[in-house]
Amino acid sequence: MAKNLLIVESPAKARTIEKILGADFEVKSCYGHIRDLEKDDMGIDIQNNFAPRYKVPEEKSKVVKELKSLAKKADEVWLASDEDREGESISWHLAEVLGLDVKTTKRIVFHEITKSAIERAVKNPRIINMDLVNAQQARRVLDRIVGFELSPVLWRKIGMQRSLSAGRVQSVAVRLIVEKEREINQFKATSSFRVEAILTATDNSNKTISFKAEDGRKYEIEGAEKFLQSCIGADYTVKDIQVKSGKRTPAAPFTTSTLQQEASRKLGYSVSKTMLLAQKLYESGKISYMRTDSVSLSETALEDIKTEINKSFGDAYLQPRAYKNKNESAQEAHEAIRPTFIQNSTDDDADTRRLYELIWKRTIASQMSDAILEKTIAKINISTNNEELTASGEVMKFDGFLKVYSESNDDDEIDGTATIQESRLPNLTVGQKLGFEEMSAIERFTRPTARYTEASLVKKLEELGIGRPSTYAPTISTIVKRNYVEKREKEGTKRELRILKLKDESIIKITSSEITGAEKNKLFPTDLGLVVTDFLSQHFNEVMDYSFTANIEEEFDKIAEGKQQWGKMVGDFYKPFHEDVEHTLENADRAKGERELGTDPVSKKPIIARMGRYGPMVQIGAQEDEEKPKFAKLKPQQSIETITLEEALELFKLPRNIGQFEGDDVLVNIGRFGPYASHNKKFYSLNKEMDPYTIDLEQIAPMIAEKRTAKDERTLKVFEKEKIQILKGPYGAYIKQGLRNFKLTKEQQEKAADLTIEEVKAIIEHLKANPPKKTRKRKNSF
DNA sequence: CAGTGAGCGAGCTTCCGCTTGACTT
Repeated sequence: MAKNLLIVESPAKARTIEKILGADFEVKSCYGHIRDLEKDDMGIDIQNNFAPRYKVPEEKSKVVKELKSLAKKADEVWLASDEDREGESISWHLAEVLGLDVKTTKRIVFHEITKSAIERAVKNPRIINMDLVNAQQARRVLDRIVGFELSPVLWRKIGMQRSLSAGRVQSVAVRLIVEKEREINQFKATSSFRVEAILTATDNSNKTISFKAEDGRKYEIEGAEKFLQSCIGADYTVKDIQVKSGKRTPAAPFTTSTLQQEASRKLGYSVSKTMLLAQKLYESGKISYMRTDSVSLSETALEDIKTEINKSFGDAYLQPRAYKNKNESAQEAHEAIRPTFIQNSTDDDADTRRLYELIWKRTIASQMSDAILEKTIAKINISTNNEELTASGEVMKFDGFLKVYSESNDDDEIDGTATIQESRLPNLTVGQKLGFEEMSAIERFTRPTARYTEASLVKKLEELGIGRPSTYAPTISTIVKRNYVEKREKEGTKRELRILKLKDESIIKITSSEITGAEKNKLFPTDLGLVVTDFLSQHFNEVMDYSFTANIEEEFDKIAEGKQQWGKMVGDFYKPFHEDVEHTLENADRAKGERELGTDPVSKKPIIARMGRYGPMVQIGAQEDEEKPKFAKLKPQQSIETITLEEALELFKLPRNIGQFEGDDVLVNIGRFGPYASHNKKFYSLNKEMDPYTIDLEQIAPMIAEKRTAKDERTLKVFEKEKIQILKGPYGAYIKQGLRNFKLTKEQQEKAADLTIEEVKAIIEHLKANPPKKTRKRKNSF
């Protein structure tokens, strides 16, 4: 039996550390936090200086029980949770629950899982830092108060759906997406003309090479035409050549946030997919810990990388660098994300391997030399006016780190390549006369700011200091699950653009077109997200402020330094906040996001768009009118904010009677589950490509006939009076009563079609009395 | 499966941060 029990947070870490420490230590993991606030009454005694009431949650009881019995047997218990606010708190909870003396229990910390770091840690134990623990308690209690007081306000004042929620992190994340959308909606594109010429030069081997030159100015169409005119018949001569050298520097090793961004840009992975694959790599020992905000690498890792670079690329490519975190909110309890052994490659599935290779390349590149570039800028004289053109080329002199890796921009398309765009100019000399092919003035439009992707939202949140590496992916899941935000695509629209072209001494005008505003995998706010955000911003200004988290983090820091009482800090926040909550509950109207669109040309009544009980809708006339108002649901991609009067009128064209099939009317409408046709008291969902507003009988009749037979085949037996059916589904025959389904046993399935109503009723009664085990609700994981 | 658009007020929902397994349809 080992004399010492050492507890860490992660089981993968526990395995590694146990090997390092040997037989004197048994190393166990507590799997993160072991206690949390009770749910009843917020788990906080507000009158008593916000005293928290903690309990061990059900799912943690097993691990706590095991740790308790091991702790009892051990001579000494060592607490080795992460060195940050949450980690310190985990150690304190462990001490409390395991009955250890907080004042004497050995607390050790290390930032990297290496032999030297861990042995050093064991030689230098300290005790639990209660100031840091109190900072965590303040954080936890404040988050609980904000979440559990705001959410019920939404239930009362918005309603709509159950499980509306608000919180310090999620509500601000939604607000970012809402404001981005509004900025884009309000954006008006302007256009200007840019001139570019295609010129030619003859190189050493007497080959003619064409290249591009620009004048760098923006013109209105008249100005552009005038300029092109002034160039008719001109000679072009090289006036000046400048050669500048430049360099590129590699990016820092990955943190959680930068890994998510690069995997999104280069590999097209969602944030949750990246984390799932990274977890796999971590658990199999291939990479260091994947939830980190640190960019630093351990000494042993640096040595490893150095050797690898020397071996694979040579000494000229090596440039050891130490990276510093720019992010103030970083707590740096871990290393950057890096391969555990740089020599290793992986044999995982393709997706996992690509992520590993990305991490490998980024890590290696971070310790490699700068890339040296040479930029050539040629000024070109135009003989017929006083203007000049500029041609530039960029050539790589030494590739350095670019040999393995180059970081992508948010504007880059997904490709996964790691090169820079070289653009070569032919060899030019001052005074050289150049050939002329053509000159164009092309209309270019300004573009609105880009919508957030999952990864660029994470980047923004990190910049604002909101959320932590372990919560970025779950936060996105939450705001999508709450139906505040959706990840989707948007079709672009076609737009015309004008081109003036000077060729063969004359100017021609061409009209071309481009697709603009097309989006893929971007985050859009839903109408619910808009209404909730407006409501919260209006009534809870402070919490919704982008700097709220940063402000309270300063207070938490004061608590951690022992300069502030945590109960007082929470109290200072709570008093005005709770007054706002009370005031809002008492005075605020139900938020509907109402917007007037105009007047109905037929009834002359106003048309409004608003949030209804069942989602966004348009309405003709008011509730108080004698005649009942008319209602119609918005289409999935329409929004209260942007729907036009025309589009709204279009929505009232349903339901449509499109004629008779086999003697019965066919009605087309949009229902709870999308567009459908009804015929002879039966309902048929329309196929995706069928538009309920334009589809005619000829297109729909064959579908009805086909789906009708499919439905018949699926139905084994119908008890009309009892409203019970026996149906055949993908998992075999089952009973359907109203909205509820009842599973049959194998023997029952075999004679499903012959079951009598008595037998069926007995089965239902039996299943109601003995419901099958329900699958556990999945938590907010990936 | 395919209605509804308001108000009764039963009984329900909810936060952020740490961590990984164990579910069957």
